Amino acid sequence: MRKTIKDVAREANVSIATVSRVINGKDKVKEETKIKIMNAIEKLNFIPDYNARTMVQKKTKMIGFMPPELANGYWSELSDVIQNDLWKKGYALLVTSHNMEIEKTISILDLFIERNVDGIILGPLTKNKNDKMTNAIDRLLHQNIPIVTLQGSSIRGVTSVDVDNQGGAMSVVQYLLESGHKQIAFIGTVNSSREREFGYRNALMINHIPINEKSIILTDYNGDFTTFGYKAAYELVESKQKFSAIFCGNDLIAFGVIRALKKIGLTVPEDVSIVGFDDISASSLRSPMLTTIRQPIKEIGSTVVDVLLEQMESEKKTITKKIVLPTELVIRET
Amino acid sequence: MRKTIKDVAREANVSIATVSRVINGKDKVKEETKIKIMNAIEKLNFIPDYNARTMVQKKTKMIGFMPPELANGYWSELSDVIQNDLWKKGYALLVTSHNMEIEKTISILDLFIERNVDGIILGPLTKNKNDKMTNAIDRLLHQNIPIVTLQGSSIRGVTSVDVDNQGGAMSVVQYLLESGHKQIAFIGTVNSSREREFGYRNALMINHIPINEKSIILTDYNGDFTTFGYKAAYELVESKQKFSAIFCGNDLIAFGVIRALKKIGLTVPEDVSIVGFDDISASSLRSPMLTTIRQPIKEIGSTVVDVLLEQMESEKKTITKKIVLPTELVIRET
DNA sequence: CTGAAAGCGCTAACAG
DNA sequence: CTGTTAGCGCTTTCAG
Repeated sequence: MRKTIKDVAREANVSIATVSRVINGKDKVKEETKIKIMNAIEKLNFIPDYNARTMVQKKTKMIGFMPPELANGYWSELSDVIQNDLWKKGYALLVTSHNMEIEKTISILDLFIERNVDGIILGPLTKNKNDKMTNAIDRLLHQNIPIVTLQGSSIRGVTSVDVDNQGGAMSVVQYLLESGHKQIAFIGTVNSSREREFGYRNALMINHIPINEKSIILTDYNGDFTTFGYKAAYELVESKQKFSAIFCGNDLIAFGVIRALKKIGLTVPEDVSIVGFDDISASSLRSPMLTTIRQPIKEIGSTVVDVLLEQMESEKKTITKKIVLPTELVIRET
Repeated sequence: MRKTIKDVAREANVSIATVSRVINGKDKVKEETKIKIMNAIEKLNFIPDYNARTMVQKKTKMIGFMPPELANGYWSELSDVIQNDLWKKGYALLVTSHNMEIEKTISILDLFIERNVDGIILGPLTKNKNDKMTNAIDRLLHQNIPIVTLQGSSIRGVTSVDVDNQGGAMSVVQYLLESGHKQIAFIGTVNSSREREFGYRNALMINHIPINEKSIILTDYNGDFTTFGYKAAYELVESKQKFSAIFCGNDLIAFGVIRALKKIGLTVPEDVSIVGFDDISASSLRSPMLTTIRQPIKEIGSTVVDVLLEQMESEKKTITKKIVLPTELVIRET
């Protein structure tokens, strides 16, 4: 069915080696035979088999990418950036999200090895690593494929790229304090936004403001953040805690909080100020436009790609780096 | 570096054929030798090279997916569904978005051939196909790889899956009419939402309502829909057209329209009703929650996958189908 | 049940 | 400049 280099060689009356030469444009080939071959290629609609080439060259020009999910502003935007940057460098992307399923995560990791990817970009892993997972990671490390992790899915000895969650959180609190807020609540998650919680605590501490543990609501759930935010806001209000501002661990939580507040009869930002984290596109698309911490997604993506390629080039001594990108407070309506 | 079947064979004192047998679990192997081999595999952290297998088996178990972009609710959600469904069936996904660039589109199409994917899922292509593009498509068709297209990126002879854009649009207009609206404007795009415009026109026609061409604003632009919506709403108001409802070609446009209206001093839905199309997640995340037409993304994804696999199985006679999925009017606040 | 050997499509020396 | 040939890692007859 598929045409091979052999078919082309026969058609053009040359050897397969010569065909290979013109395909790759490396060695010199007489102009005349070159044209003959090009014509044959055209005629047969021939396109070389990359996998076959791979067998001898040991480079698949494929990168494996495992985000936790795709159907979410942050990860899809990041995927787009990564995919584009990688494409420009001549790499194709094998994308599979693990959806927080441990079995799937393991299979994906093995998939990347099976498929011989040249490099791997890993999103955060599920927290509860069991033995099988540890083994899978070991297996991966053994192959010694360059890896870069995102968002603190820290695997020992692997380079990571992340934003300054703690610093960003501190700047939020600092800003709220300077805006005159005395009681600032925090609604976040134990998993991804833990460092944001730390930043919240640190900022209060630095400003000598006592931390009211009752105005901190956390979840270890990882699914529907908006619903969590909604419930948490209710909880906060019903527990009679005083607060004039709520710092939310991410934008989706903030949306839920805003909706709950509205239902309760509190207006944003008149009665309560809300600040999120991430600046996903929905935050500025609708009103009130959310005040939030912007993650420099483009930069994160490019950095990941750069670091990975760099690591792939240097081949051996991969120094384990931890790269932290700055965030930016985007003050909008809430 | 990488361990091969040979290493395992040596370690276990058997031939590579036998190793291959236990890897694939097809032929019978004596329990004893099987265990020997399994141990060797474990010890060496061996994982078979899928590409090598591919060479002989002619099946890569890889599917190529080319959405126009990833950083957008609709496509990222769809990607997630497709990726998951395919994963369950044992396929990996090669994802590359073309970002409406014609050169990139061509390269991606060729990439899919080079990489020997078993099947292809295509999102809408750019409208302005030049000769090179036509050639690329021809080349693709020649390889006779099963293909399914999404959202009317119709290539002659290729099965497509789409939602009932026209029907959905008609139901919107019908609903607005029944709600008492007399003047309904339309703001949409020439590309993807053309059929929605047709639906809009048809519905008015059926109800014997004259169409005011001045209250139809279209763009052939494909980038920032929200900004387009914003500008279009201004244009509409400034042109002094009368309208009490605006049907927008997609949700992003609707967001822009709502923002503009707010700026102008018109309230939604009191002064003007707004209806979108797509029901991307941002539509229900923020208030006012948009009234819109829901695209059954999960179903679209599953259908595409099913149809593609079915086509891959039946191998030869691929009957060209056009599958149209129903939409659903979701009445919310606007 | 197991081994030897051919070959998948292509690249990369090595000779001419 | 061009042809011959030896693999790449694996599966699959074909013999034992």
